[in-house]
Order: sequence, then C-alpha cells, then structure tokens
Amino acid sequence: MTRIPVPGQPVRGSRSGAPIMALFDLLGRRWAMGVLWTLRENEPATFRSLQEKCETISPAVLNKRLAELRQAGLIDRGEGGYVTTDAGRELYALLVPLGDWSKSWAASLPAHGE
Amino acid sequence: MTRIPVPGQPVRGSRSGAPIMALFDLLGRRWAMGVLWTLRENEPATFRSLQEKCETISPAVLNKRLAELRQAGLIDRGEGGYVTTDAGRELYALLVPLGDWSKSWAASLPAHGE
DNA sequence: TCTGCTTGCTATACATTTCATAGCAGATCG
DNA sequence: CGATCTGCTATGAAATGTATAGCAAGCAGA
Repeated sequence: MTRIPVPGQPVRGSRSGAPIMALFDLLGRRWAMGVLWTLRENEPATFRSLQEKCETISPAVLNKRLAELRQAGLIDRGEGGYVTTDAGRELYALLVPLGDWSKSWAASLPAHGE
Repeated sequence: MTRIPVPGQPVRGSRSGAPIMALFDLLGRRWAMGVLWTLRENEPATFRSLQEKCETISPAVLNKRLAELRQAGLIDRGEGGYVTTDAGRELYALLVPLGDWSKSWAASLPAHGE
C-alpha cells in the first residue's frame, strides 16, 4: 500500500512533518488535486466515471490516488461509488478560490506557451 | 527547458487546458507549492538559502521549479535573489488557508501512520 | 446456464521525474 | 593567487507515472 504523508512525521519537504508540508506532499502528487476537484460535492462517482472525467489518468495512478486520499480521510467509498468526506469537502472549498484565480492568471499569461 | 503547463493548451489532466487543470499541473509537481510557500512575502532568497530552507530539495529540482514558476509569472529574480511577483503573492495568499486547515486535518488523523 | 456487459481494479513494459551527490565556473574578498 | 560564496549542471540510480491489455466478480437477459 502506498505510504501517505503523515503530519508529525518526516515527509518529503520537511523532516519535522509540518502539517502544511505533509499536505503539500499529498496534494503535490500527480492528479491528487485533480481527482479531488473532479469529485467535488457531486454525486458518488464510480471508478470508471472518474477515469473518463479525468480524461488521461491511468487506472494504476487513479487507484493509487484514491487509496491515498481515502487514507488521508478526504474521500470514502459509499453506495454508488467514491464520495468526498466532510474533510474532503472542506479542502475542496479551499481549492475553489484557486479555480477562480487561475482564470485571471490564465488571462495574464502570453497564452501561447512552449 | 521545462515545458510548463499553459492554460488553453492541453496539459496533464485536460486536453482543453482548463486554467484550473493547468494550475494543478504546475502546482502538482514536487516542491512547487513548497517553494512558493518558502518564498512567501519575505525577503529575496538566494538559491542556496532556498535549498537550505527546503531541507531536502536537490539543486536540479529546485532549479527546475524556479524556472517553471518564473515562466508562470509567479516569481522573479530581483536584486538579492528570488522574490514572488504580485501574482505569486496572490496565489500564496490562497495557500495560506490551506496552512490553517492542515493543522485541524493533522489533528483529526490517527497521527501515527504508515 | 451461457453470453454479454459493466465494474473495480491488476499486470506489464516503458518513459519521465525526482533524488543524492559531486563538482564547475564566475564573482568577491584578502 | 587562494579561499569562499554563488548559481547552477552532470550523472547514475530510484521512484513515480503512462499506456494498454486484460482479469475476475456481479449482474441481465435469453
């Protein structure tokens, strides 16, 4: 099983395991925020539907992220599939402003990268 | 040079390049949020001092993240070292609530993981 | 019960990213 | 000319992620 970053123990980025660093470690894994975002406050989502919504995620990684997010108490498996927990919804709420901000950020960029 | 996720173009997680997905791609790289966090609104930081504050980051990755964050317009190189831009400070401000929340999250976890 | 479909994954092989460490070139001091 | 600090590059190994195939379980209908 994947070892998830635990606050209070050394994590990538902090030997002390400062909560924020543990969180950054957890969320700084490919797709972690994307999955949480996709799950939102919506209906329970099945593994396959999450896979589709995430467009390009591979099942191996999706499975890993789901396991980590569950261990972290952010999501859970319910009747019809995966759902966010209270904690997950709280965290999601904190990501929403990022969504708003990202639009103005996008607008401020050259818009044609490489 | 590292190719950074550009809103409006396909990024990891979205063929459409939705701004939030581009942002998640950028921030979902190891150390990206940690570097931004470490840089805060503080004094300009030198490469070496950032390396120390980040404890375990390797120079190769630090250099890569700095280049990406600069391309993304979040940080810049000033007189005494690296500093956050206005946009970087805006984004940092959005991360602050995560720092607060992470403490209650930490408290709610079994606290002894594996 | 056989066929076909969906579901949640696992297996495999390969590519990319990150880590850890060494060390270099340029600037500054004495 | 050292000695030291700077920002970084080089390198090899390990960890992580990608892409695709496919399996086993659970249903539905015939």
